[in-house]
Amino acid sequence: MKPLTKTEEEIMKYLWKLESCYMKELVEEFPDPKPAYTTIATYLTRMTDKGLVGYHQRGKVREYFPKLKKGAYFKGHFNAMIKNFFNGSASQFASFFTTKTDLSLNELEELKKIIDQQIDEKKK
Amino acid sequence: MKPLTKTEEEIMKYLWKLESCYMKELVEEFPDPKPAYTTIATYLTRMTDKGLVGYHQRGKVREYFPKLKKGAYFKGHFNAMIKNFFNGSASQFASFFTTKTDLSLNELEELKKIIDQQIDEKKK
DNA sequence: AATTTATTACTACATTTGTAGTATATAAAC
DNA sequence: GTTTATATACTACAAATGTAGTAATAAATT
Repeated sequence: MKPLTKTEEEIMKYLWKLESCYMKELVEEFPDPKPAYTTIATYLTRMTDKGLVGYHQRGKVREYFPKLKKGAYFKGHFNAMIKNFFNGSASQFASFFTTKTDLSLNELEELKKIIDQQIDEKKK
Repeated sequence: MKPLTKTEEEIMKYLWKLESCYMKELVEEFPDPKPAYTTIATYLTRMTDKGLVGYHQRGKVREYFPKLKKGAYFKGHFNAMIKNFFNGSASQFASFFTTKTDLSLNELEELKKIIDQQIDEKKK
């Protein structure tokens, strides 16, 4: 799965957030200076063609929704990065991540909890 | 910092690995079917212009090296993603990461170790 | 009914990316 | 000294991306 471009990613971000929306709501998500209405329209068409976005026809108008799932996108995205830059080792990535991103003590504790849960899951 | 394109990222990957190299070595890193020599040359020129790559002139020839540091790239990259998709919460990302990337039990244990170290670091 | 707002289709164009050929110049190897 | 391998500069061109205008239409508002 090809990585999304900057604007595609931004649109997906809003679609994931809104879950489903009309064009106007989508445009409104953009911070000022907002792109032209037709710019978004162009993207929606292109992204629909690419299968990233779907819509339900509501009379004459469409309600758009993300077809690409957030989870799937990140899974693919990260796996690719891990493969490319951390020799396919997720833990090597994780190590990098924890040392480079300045997690707070709280966040670290929280993360540890999550990992413990995961470990329990695996052991079951 | 703009995200790298696919090929740019691939070139950076090899430069990070080799640390510094002549064009030939770089081309050799590419898996078959390798791109044309001149394709790489074009990229190196463009990436030099963008400040991603530097070189030492060795007589008539150049020894290229990455100017963008791997750590800096990922830090920026992840922070942007975390900001965009996980409401700026690194731990929310981490949670997503651990649940979505199918870490093995060993990897989880390893990761836990890393986090414990990090926690110790912080507490000091 | 006339006007404004929201939507979509279609077209357009500059910039960037992906890919590589040609031409030229050395350095190395024969 | 001539061929060959390596490197660089310059040029080229298709595809993708970023951005938006125009036209047509329908729905909502005045």
